[in-house]
Amino acid sequence: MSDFVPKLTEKTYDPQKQDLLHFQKWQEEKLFAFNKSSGKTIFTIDTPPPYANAPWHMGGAIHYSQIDMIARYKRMAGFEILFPMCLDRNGLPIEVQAERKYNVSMHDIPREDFLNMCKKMLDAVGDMILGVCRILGFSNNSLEWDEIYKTDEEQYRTLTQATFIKLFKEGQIYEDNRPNNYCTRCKTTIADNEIDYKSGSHMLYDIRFKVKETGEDLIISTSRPELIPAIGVVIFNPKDERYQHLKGKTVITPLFNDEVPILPHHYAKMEFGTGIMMVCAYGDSNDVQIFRELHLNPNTIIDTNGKITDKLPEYAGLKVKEAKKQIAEKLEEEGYVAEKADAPHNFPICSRCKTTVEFLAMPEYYLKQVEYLPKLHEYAQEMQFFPPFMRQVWVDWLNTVSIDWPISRRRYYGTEVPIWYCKKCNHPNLPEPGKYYQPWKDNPPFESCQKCGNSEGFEGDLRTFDTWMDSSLSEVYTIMHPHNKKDEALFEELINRPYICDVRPSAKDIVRTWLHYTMLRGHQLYDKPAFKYAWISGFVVDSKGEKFSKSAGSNIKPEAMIEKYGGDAVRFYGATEASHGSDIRFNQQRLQGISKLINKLYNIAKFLSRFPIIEDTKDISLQPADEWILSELARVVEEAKSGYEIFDFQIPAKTLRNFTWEIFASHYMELVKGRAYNRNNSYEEQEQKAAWYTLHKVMQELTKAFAPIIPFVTDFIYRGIYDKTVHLEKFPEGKEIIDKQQHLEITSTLLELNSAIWKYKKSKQLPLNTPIKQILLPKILSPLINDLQSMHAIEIIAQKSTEIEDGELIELNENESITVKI
RNA sequence: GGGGCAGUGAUCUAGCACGGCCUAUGAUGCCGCUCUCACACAGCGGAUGUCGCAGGUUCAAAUCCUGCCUGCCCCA
Repeated sequence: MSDFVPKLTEKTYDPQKQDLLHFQKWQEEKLFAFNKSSGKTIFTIDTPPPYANAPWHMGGAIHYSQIDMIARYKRMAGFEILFPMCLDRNGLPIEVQAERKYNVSMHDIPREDFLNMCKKMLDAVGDMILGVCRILGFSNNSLEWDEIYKTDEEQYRTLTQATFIKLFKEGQIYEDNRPNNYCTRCKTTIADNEIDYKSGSHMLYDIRFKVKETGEDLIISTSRPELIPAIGVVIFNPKDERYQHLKGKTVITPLFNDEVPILPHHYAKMEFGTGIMMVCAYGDSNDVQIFRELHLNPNTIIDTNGKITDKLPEYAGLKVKEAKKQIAEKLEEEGYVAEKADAPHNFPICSRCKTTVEFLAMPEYYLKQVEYLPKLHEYAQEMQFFPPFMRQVWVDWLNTVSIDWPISRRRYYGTEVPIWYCKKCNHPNLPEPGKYYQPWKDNPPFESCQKCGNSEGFEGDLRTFDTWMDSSLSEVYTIMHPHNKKDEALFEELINRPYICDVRPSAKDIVRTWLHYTMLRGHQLYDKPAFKYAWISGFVVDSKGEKFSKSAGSNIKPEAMIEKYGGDAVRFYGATEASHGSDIRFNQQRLQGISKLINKLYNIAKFLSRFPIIEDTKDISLQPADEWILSELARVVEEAKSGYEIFDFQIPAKTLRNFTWEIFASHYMELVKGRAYNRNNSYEEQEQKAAWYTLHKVMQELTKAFAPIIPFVTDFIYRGIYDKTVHLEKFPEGKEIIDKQQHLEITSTLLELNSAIWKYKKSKQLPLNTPIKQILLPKILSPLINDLQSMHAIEIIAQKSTEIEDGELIELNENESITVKI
């Protein structure tokens, strides 16, 4: 037993070679498959379906690897984990992407053809995303293409439609003809959160109006002269002394000679132009608001193609831009323009295609949300947020919600609105829930109208839903496992818990959409909060702190980083780099530095893998050094656990790294090498075995504690030494490592002593194995005397400093020093 | 314009909710030396910050208060 041949033989840990082998093993063994009969408590993770319009940048890779840490920790904490992988494949950005890729406009080609183009693109992108999931070692129940769920698959869309039909019948959904943000290029209504702002400039015209009652001229500044025929009211600020006499009077518009009321309204800014403003249907979102507030009838003159309607025969069919030009010219010719000038302006633009947004009234379906706000506020207080300050993000949003949610979109790649309208009475006929309906191409599933009984035929609704109508059901779909054939009994069991899913992981920017809408729908459908926990992360941004964007070219491919540094390194980097909730500035140099930890851990394992594994603790005699390191381990494991419990992975990452490198490797391992090898037989066998036992004990528990963060190298070590996977082990408990924590008080002195001796020898330019003739040690370290002696090659330990002739005094810290003689 | 979060050596980060033990934690990078029987993807040592700015409270402030500046996110 003197050879001590290590079980681990690779010189270094090579992620390129090992990671994929491991991943294949996990897949073959179906290590992470969901097993509803395990008897364990089920923990459900509502995986955010990655949006499959573009491959991941570093942000996606890091974000999802942290979600995987939640799953891995909870699995080791004793839960049965329902953790699907999925892809979000609905909505506008996908269409925009497909239009770009295939250089088509979706309105110009057959709908079916366009959908196929989208699917083709989605499959390619989805494959790339799944590829990254695999090389990052995600522990989803499956990462097989046919077993992950996609939000555009039949069962998913069936669910979306079924909930719509249910809510429609309950009166939660209504149709209304309200002005909405409308993108004339995408040809759809868009929600407020889909608008961006672009700064630019526009021409500001000072236009002469006439007051009907007094005949006086009134100058109004506007950038939209073409909207003069759509003016609903002219306003001035209530505090504006100049115009008090005009209150309730009427203004006559130039060219069109319409009569429009003049009213005071706080929105008019006194310092803008002349202080008089025209409010049109619709120039901007404020116009919308004022029309709504004053209950004015909008005279909309722009249609959904961004062209002037028949209401202005002279200009009908012209694009807005052209009409503006002609009207402005005519105003000038007839002397109505007092002045014109360029002025800076922020244009609302479609966040997807960057076209300027118009405000048009269109009939759309709305889902009630305003009346549920008080309940949602309650949920906001009950739900646990990690980190806690993220609660406020949602509460703030709840406080700004003032209208119901427009849910229908005039788009193609989405879940269809399942309605057929009777050709005779136009009544919306809804089918039975439970099937997937495509009214734009399917025959209606009924013969005659549900209302008038006529059978003259039906018009299918051509619209689709807002993507969030689908996404806000992911928590329900998650528990409809398996996704290709829902397990009714399992679903019943899970839906009857106090919340639909345990945890919703999400990035901070979609709290107001995804989290909000999901909570709303969870309440409407099942009368309960969708989640017990909301876990919200920051972003991964570039080195300048700006968002990664595909167009800016700042994006670094995760595949390249993983190939270079390994999946574990990327995961550990994500865990350790930022405190929970704040952004990570991606820095390759730091990733590189962190990757060294992986190899360090492997090397430690390789070293101790040469010693036999001691199963029976009866015939070993734990030495003070052993009890000390086990106590440190117990402390560190508990600290790591406290971080895992609040899903803050920076805490375990840092704690475990520090312990591994700075305490276990540098001090304990050096301390027991002599005893573990026992080359001179200066130790009892029981003492030697205690060292072996302790080395392996630390390695085992440390590997387990690290496993959720760095699954590849830990499993390589654990299988290599202990012949089984680490990932199905129970997360360590401090109490089980050592029942009473002992000798913790020696840690700082021990570290200082070792450091002082190394430094001293170094300063004398002596090798570290140079014998120390005599030394006087701090009293507190006396239990470690034997191990210290072999560690530092000490010949004689003195009892008093006076015993040492010509000794040198070395300071350990402010209060203590030692005497040494070489 | 409103709200949220933040601003600590070159980089990242701990500490800050209960002010003093902080003449500030740890890491990465950098510089120098060293192959000491797991590891040069290592070891040892070293340099670098007064905690965004300006005030205030206090015997005492990175930590409390006020104002300002900067960045990010969300909203208008």
